[in-house]
This record gives sequence, C-alpha cells and structure tokens, in this order.
Amino acid sequence: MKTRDRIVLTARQVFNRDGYGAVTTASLAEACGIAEGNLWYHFKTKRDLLGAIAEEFAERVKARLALRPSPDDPLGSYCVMLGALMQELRDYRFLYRDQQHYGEHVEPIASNVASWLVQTTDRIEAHLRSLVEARLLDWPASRLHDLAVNATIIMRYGLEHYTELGQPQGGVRKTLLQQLSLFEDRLDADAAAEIRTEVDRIGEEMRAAA
Amino acid sequence: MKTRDRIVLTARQVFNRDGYGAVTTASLAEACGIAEGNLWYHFKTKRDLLGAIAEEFAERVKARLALRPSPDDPLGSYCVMLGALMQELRDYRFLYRDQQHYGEHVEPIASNVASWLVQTTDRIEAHLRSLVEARLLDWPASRLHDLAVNATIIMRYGLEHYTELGQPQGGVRKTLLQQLSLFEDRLDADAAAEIRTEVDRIGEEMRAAA
DNA sequence: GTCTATATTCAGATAGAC
DNA sequence: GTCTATCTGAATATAGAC
Repeated sequence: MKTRDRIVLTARQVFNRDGYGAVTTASLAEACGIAEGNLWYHFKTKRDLLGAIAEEFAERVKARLALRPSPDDPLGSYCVMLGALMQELRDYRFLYRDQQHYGEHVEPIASNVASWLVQTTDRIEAHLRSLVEARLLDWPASRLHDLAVNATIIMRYGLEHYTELGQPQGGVRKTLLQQLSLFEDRLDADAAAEIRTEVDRIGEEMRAAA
Repeated sequence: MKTRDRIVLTARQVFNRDGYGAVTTASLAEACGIAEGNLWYHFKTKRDLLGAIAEEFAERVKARLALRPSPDDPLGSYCVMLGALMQELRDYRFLYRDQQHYGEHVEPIASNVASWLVQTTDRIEAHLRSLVEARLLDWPASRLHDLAVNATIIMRYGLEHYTELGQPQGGVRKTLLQQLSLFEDRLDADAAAEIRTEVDRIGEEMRAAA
C-alpha cells in the first residue's frame, strides 16, 4: 500500500477515534510509522489531508444515494441501503461529528451537506414507500415524510447517542433496531423478521470490521 | 452584574456560537469588554471557566429532571418538561456538541452524562405513560419505551439536525413538532391541538430570547 | 480588581541532507 | 520519498504595576 493511501486511511481511523482537533500531526505520523516531515511531502497542510478524506467521503455518499428501491425486492434493497448508510456513518464518523472543530469550509462537504441530508431522507422515504406499495408496510402516505425524517435523525445520530449512553458496543445494531421500532408494528410479520435478521447480520459484520 | 458572572454568561454564549475550541481567551476577553489578564484573575485556567459553566448546567439538568408528570394536568406538565428540555439544549448547546473537543474529563458532567440521559428518557416515558393513563394517548405499554427513546433522540439532536440542513431558524419549534409526529396520530384531537399551541408558544418564546 | 507586558508551550509547517 | 533539525505563530498562562 502506497504511503499516501496509508496516511489517508490511518488519519481517518485516528480522527474517528480521537477527534480531528485532538490528533496532532506528530501523533498521526507516529501512527503511520513515518517521520512527521514525510507527512508534509504528501500533504501540504493538515487541511489538505482532510480534503483528501472528504473527497473519498463524497464518493461514498454519492454511491449510497444511488441505492434506490428495487421493485423486485423492496425489502432487500431497503436493507442494502441501511447497511451502506450505517457503514458510511461509522467510517466517516468524525466528519459527521467534528464539523464545528475543523471548520465549515472543507470542500466538497460544505457546499453539499444540506443537499445530501435532504436526499438521504428522500431515499429513505422512497424505500419506505416501496414497502407500502408492496403491501409489506401499512402506513398512510400523508405521514410517510415524517416517518422518513424521524428515521433519518435516529440513524444519523444513533451511534453518538449510544456512545453518550456509555454503551457504544453494538451501536450499529441498536441504532437500526431503534429505527425499526418507528414502524415495526405496522409491518408485515415475515418482513419484520427478515429485516431483523438482516440487522443482526449488518451489526455483526460491522462489529467484526471495527 | 459582577464581572465574574458576566464572564460565565458571555463565555457560554460565544462557546455556543463558535465552539469551545475556536474561542480564544483573547477573543473572549474582548467579547466581555475586559483585558485578557483579568480573565486569569477570575479563572485560573480556561478549563476552570468551563467547570463553572458545567456546574450551572448540572443545576439546570437536575431541576429539569425534577419535572415529573402531574396527575391533575398530564398534558400541561408534559409541555412544561418539553420547554425546559429545549431551553436547556439551546442554552448549553456547546456542552452537548463539543464534548470531543473539550475532552471528556469535565466534572460534574463526565461522571453523570450517561445517567442524565437515561433519566431524561425515563421522564419522557413517564410523561407519555401519564398521557396514556389519562386516555389522551392510545399507545401499548409494551412499545412505550421505544417511543420514549425515539423522542429523546429526536429532541437531543433536533437542533443539530436542522442546523445541518441549513435551516436553523425556528429549530426549537421544528424539533418539537418532529417529536410530536412520532405519536400524534394516536393522540386525542383536542390534546394534539393543545400541544401544538404550546409548541408554537415555546418556539416563539425561545426565538425571541435567542 | 483590572491593567500591560511578558513568558511558555506546542501544534503546524519549512529547509535541506540523504 | 523519507529523514532530522529548525522555525513560526498562536493560544494559554504568569508577573507585577496601578
């Protein structure tokens, strides 16, 4: 693996763990196993390194927003979207969390974050509507948007919530189950069981890769 | 107003606006209209100043957690709790938001935050149960806890959510309405109307005091 | 209690050898 | 491309006069 790529990867991990502001270039170089000066060869400023991570992030967001509901398999495609969203939230957690600290002017995030959030809710709403159309979910169309907004907030902040509770272990699974609780009672029983199975699988998979 | 109190008040405001880490002691002194050296007379370190704010905060949390449902007026006492919670979230926003940056070791927050959060959910659940018992809300007891957790997350992170959406104006009102959408369809129509009236009042009051 | 002047610390960044 | 040595600037904090 190229040194530059290793820096980007390592930086993302330590930023997620310790926070962008708390990570010094000295400690980052040590974590990468290179001299601090070498960092400045690959990235002219700490902010440039952040920009490289931000571009990676933008690609992931775009790919995730492309995950639309499939008419053949509304349940499966919904679960795929859930997995991609939670993985993104965990892998780029510091970007979601430390905005205040690294400042608001990191492109391409700054000019897109509001739009991405709107689209995220929009996709969630589309998936839920697809479940309604397949008669797996009994939910009035007029209240679908509110449900999607609630699901967005629960998932967006779920990991932070369980960390604050002092129970970060299995946060992905807990977050997804909490989101499910928004509408599980109106869900077809078999569909609910299938989602729960998928949630356990996603939670397990992401616990392993943590 | 004593200089010390003015420092604590001003610091809270600029920390909320700019973030704890982004506020330098120089800029804080300027905002207070005093010399920087004077700051060090009143507080030995920046962290001590943070501690003073944190103690104020702890008092507010305790007072808010004491707001239990009243059997005489379940609806009114619920609305009072909502108002107190949102005001606390807005007045001490940076404490909720910047934890990563100021570090986790600020007492009395560090050792209490998890417990406070549990109790917050517990109180919300008690208020909702009280609405159920008064037959104003139709909600199964078995799903009451999930509802309370969802309401907690929505309110805890609502202001951040609308800020991220680029729509911070009226965030308190929007957050409370979003929380209401979790269960409004199962709520007695008159009760729902009364809550909406109160939400508008709280939102207006807190917009004025911003 | 409040001020001005100064000290300390350290993170971010540069220079130049290898 | 990587290293060591060094610089700069800003933020926190101290000293001591008023």
